[in-house]
Parts: sequence; C-alpha cells; structure tokens
Amino acid sequence: MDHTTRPGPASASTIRVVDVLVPVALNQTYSYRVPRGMELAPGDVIGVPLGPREVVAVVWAENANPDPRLHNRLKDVSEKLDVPPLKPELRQLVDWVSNYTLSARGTVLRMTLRMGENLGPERMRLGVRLVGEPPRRLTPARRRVIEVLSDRLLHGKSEAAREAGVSSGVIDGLVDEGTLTVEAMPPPAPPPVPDPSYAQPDFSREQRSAVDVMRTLAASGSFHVALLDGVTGSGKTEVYFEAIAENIRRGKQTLILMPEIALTGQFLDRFAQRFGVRPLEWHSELTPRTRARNWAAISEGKAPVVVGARSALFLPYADLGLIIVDEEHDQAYKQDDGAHYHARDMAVVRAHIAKIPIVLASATPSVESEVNARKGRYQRVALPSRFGGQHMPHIEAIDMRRAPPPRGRFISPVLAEQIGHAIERREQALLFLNRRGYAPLTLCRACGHRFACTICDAWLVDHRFRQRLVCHHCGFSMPRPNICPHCAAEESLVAVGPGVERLQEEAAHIFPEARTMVLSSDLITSIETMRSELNEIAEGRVDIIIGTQLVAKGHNFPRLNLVGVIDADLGLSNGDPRAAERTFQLLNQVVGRAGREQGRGVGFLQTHQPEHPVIKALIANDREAFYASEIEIRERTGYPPFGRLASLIVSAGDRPTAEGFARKLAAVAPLDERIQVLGPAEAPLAVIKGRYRFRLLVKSLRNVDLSQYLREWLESGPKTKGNLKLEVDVDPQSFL
DNA sequence: AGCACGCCGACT
DNA sequence: GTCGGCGTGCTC
Repeated sequence: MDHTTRPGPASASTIRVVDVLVPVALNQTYSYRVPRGMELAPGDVIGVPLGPREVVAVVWAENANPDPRLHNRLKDVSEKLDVPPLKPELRQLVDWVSNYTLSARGTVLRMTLRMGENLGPERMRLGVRLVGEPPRRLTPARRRVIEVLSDRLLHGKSEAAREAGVSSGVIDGLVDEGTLTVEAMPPPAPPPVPDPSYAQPDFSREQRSAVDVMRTLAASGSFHVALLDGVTGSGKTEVYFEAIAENIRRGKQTLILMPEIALTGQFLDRFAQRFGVRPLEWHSELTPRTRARNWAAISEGKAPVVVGARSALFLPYADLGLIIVDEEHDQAYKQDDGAHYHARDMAVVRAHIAKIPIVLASATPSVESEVNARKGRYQRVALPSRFGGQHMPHIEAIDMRRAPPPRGRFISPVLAEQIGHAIERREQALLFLNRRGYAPLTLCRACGHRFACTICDAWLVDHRFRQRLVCHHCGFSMPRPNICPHCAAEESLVAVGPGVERLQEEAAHIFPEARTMVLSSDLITSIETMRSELNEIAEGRVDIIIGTQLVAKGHNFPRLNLVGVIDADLGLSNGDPRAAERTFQLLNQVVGRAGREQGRGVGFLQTHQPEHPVIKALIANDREAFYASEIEIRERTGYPPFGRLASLIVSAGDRPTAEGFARKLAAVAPLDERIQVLGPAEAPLAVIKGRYRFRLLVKSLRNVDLSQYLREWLESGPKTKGNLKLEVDVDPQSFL
C-alpha cells in the first residue's frame, strides 16, 4: 500500500522541508521532505533521490515556506548518513568559492564529498588462517598459499592470494578442504599519530627566530598569513614543521598543501624523521577504500596531519587549526578544468573563514604574495641562507649566438665539456628542457608539409619512444609515417627542434658510457613508478638526468652538482603577462637542484638573450632586482595584483557561432569606468579538439567586485545553447 | 555530473 | 522494421 503523504492544509504544517545542496552542476538547492522521526540540521550529510538515482548530499538550510509550485513534486530524504555534519565554516567556504569563481555551488560541494561510495561502516574484510592438514591433492598453487600462510597468523584473503600469485579460487578450495579457516579481519588501525616531540632538530640562529615566529603563529589560533620565504636548502620545511608540532600539541589538525603529490616521497620521509610517522595522504590515486577511510579519519578528527594536492582544501576537517601551502607560487595550484580556482588563494580564504593561521612557503614567492608581504598584509618570515654551509649554485649564461652547437644539436660545446667534467668526478648532471617528446615539429623536406593536429591548432609532437606523433592538447596520435602524406616523398621527414627524448639521444651520443634517464610526465604511469625512478636517481644509479619541469619540484639528488638549462628563453616570449615570473621561478628552482648537499653547484643557462632582465637576475642571483622590475611593470600596466583580470572563453563547433556569440556578449557588457572589456579576439590556441575559441579579457581596478560584475553581465547577456560553451576564469593564470 | 529521452543511419 | 550513435535537457 502506498503511504505517500497527501498534500493539504492539515499536513502542510506538520511536514518539514529542508533545502539540500546536491553535488551536481547546479547552483540552487533542492527541497526535500524530512521523513517523520528523522532529525536533520544544516550541515547533515544525507542520501537523497535525484532523478533516477540516489546521491549523497548536504542539508543547506531549513525551509519553513516551501515553494507551493513544487506541491507534490517533493521527494523524501532517504537517509541520514552516520558521518559528522559539515561545519558552518566549510559550508561558508563552498558558498564563497562558488560565488567568487562563478561555478555552481554543487560543483564545489562535490569536491568536499569525494569520499567514494564506500561511506558508512567498514565492510567486513575477510582473512584466512592456516589451521588444518595440507589437502590430499597438493598442487603447486596450493603449496605456495600454504607457504605464504605458514606463520599461522591471520592474513587478508586478497593479500594472501596476491602474495602467493594465485586466484582467490585456490584459497576457497583450501577452505573447503579444511586446511584454512575464514575469520573476520580486525578493523584497520586508526592512522598513526605524529609525535610533536619525536625528533626536534637543532636550528641555526637565523632559523631559530623563524621557528619562534612559526610557533607563536600556530599558538595564536587566529587568522594570520605568514610568507615563509627561504631559498632552496634553507630549511623551510623543518621550520614550518615546528608550526605543525605546535598545532599538534594544541590538538588541532594541520593541512599541508603540495602542488604535486607524486613528488612528495622524500617529503613524507622527512616528515616521518621529524614526527615518527608519515602523515595521511590525499590525492587522486587513492583507492576508493583508502579514500573513504581517509575521508572518515579526516572528518572524525583522527588524522592530525594531512598532506594533499589542491583538492584536499575542501575536505571536512573536524578541527582544522593550521594550513601550510608549500611552494605557494606553483602554477599547479590553479585548477582549470571544471571549477576554476586557485588553491593557494582559496586556502587563505578558508583560513580567514575558520579564523586560523596559514603559512605560504616558497623560495620564489608569487608576485601577488611578495606584494602582500611588502604591504604588510602578510608577515614575511625570511630564511636568508642555505643551511649547513651549503652554498648557492653559481649561475652562468651560455650565449648561444656566440657558441652554438652543431646544426641539429642542442647541447653547446661549453655545456658538453662541463657535463664531461661532472661525470669524471662521478657527479650527476641534470639537463632541463620543458618539452616532452622527441621533437615539437615534424616537416617534409621535399614539400614543406608540417604535421598538425586535425582538430587542434597545434603541431603534432614526435614521440619516438611511443613511435607516434601526438597532439599535446587533445591526445590525438598517429603512427609516424615514412612517406609524406602530402607529396608522397620518401625519407623526407625531418624532426625540428628538441624535446627531452631527443636530448637523451644527443647526450648518449656525446657520452656513450654515461647512464641517462628521462623524467617526463608522459613516461610516468603512476605515483609509485615516479617515486621509484626518483629513488634510483637519488641512489646515484644515473649519471645524466634529462627532464621536463617534473624535475624542478621538491626532490633532492645528493650527487647532483651541475644543471644545464637547454633553452632558458623558452617560456619568455609567449605573450603571457606572467611569462617573466614563471620563467624566473622555474629556472630558479631548477638550478637550485644543483649542489644541495656538497656545495659547488653550478647552473648553465643556454640563452639567445643574456641581457634579458630575467636571465640577468638569475645569473646575478638577484631576486630583489627581479621583483622590483616585475612589480614596477605590473603596477604601471594595472595587471595583478594591482588590478584584476577575468577571462571568458567562448567555444563552439564552428567559428562563426563562437565569434558571433562572443561579439554579442561583448556588446552587452555593462558600462563601468573601472572596468575594461577587451576583445573578443581569437584565443591563443584558436582551435582545441575541433572547437573554435574566442576570448574576452576583463580587466578592472583592484577594488572592484569582479565576480558580481560578471554575474550581472552574464545574466543579462545571451544564453548559451547547443554546443556553445562559455568558460569563466576569474584570476586566470594561463592565457592560452 | 549522470541519466533518459529522442531523433537519424546500418543491420539481425 | 529495430539497435544504437550521441546531442539536449532535467534533476526537488
């Protein structure tokens, strides 16, 4: 019998309704009826029916006056989940981020609920134990299982099968024979607790004052931003560990944000050396089970320290007391798919809302943070020198106009000679080139045909390792042909320009005895392989490392003293307002890899413009000169942080549709003397995945509420329909 | 984000 | 005649 509540005047007052935020791309909340006997309050995590499926959602507000037009369309909340409610500070953060970035609230909520579908009580895991006699038919597979279980302890069933290299059927067979018993596994231990007094290091005098600031900061328990500013090797990490130690003593949780979680292997070890155990990790490669378990530990306050990539910012910490943003200048903090947000900036917002301190750490702060420190909005905590007698690497430019390598080669004779010396001294050399693959362009010598992607506005990159030509924007690839598809000439295709694979070939040619290794994101299949390759290098089993920007980030190689930057100009001339800043940060970080443990580090920058301010600042090791000139330029041109930017990308399957919409949009932009709307212009990458793209750039004074302006504009403007897409990026980092 | 609905091309 | 391609639109 159907027991639907009949709508009517009598029941209207007795039926409770709540507004629920569902984790789909919706900005509005949906109303649901609260079943009799269920107690719900804002923040409660619930299950609700949504269309044909069931989703996990969150009560956002009570609703005393449900919309009468929804009359009988309201559905019931199906269940209240047994997890802590989202705290007001987190709900406020979701609303704030959604409002600021113009992405749907549901999309932002989704990031806090990424705990997999395994919520609720742990599923019972089964274990097996060796108890009886071996079976009558003892096959090799069975023998291996008995071998693995010979300690007569309880082993996880699937682990035992994996260790013995058999399927679980073999184990079931042995259970049927009475050789093994099945027992419930004890619940997994809660995450180990870091000990703030485990191994406190000795600090130098300079470090001690920074450590004092860190401890005071953590103890303050109020909103405060510190910019921990220290060169690579100055002991930044150890210094902010003391803030974490203090925060642990206060019984509060710490979040450490990292730009690239795959590169944190050494970080986890250093953490364990200081605190006795590793922190909890949060990143995209967690298995669903671990993800659910970590999510639960975080929300129940059982994880004192969490290290995570940007998405960890939105987790429901039970009692967050401190946020650390390591390498705060790193571009990887900007998310550009789905919701566009900058995790460093949103971390400052979360700290502000939660009234807790936050530490931004970097050797080369972003211009934004640098300006905030200069204006006194952030407290600068400076660590001036390398720790333990380490010296800054000596940096030299190699003028490629004067000493070019032979045609078709990319390592100049000067650099080659230096690499030779390094190898003789049994030291490592790193060649840095921020270009994946073998060559960025393939052309036909006979007719001039260039291989381009058919659906993007980009050349196909030659990947010899995979034997394919690949588009770096859409992933399209094709086998490398032998004849030109245009003029049918044979043996006429030539690779133009270098990529890391080609560089490896050249290095191997010049130094046939040397062991080389390429580190490039497209050759990395998982965090595990990445970590093992880095270990191989750290153990000295490689002489020449050839890498893309992956190698720039947070890993120490004890025997590395020479860094050669193959094309220091690469990032400087792409018309991006942040090109200078990014090049300075990246190259500074790369050459900073040299000589961290033994002193005598040297960096060589191969360049065609040694007089460029960025190159000069790098060579002179003059950070101040760089910031002074860059800040002056930004101020004069009104670029961030002295003005604000937003970018609107209009894309469609055909050019006229995209351009027409962009023009209509620009035409209805509300007038405001503080705001300029530039464009539309064809985006720098005019076609990606067969979609034509036009860009509008919105530039405003610093004190303008740009999000509000954009929202009013877009609401009054033409509506997107069909395959037309409008992407809004407030505070864009990249201009492609 | 899913998922269903619906309207056009090649098959048991 | 139907199976299924994925464009379009809705979800309290």
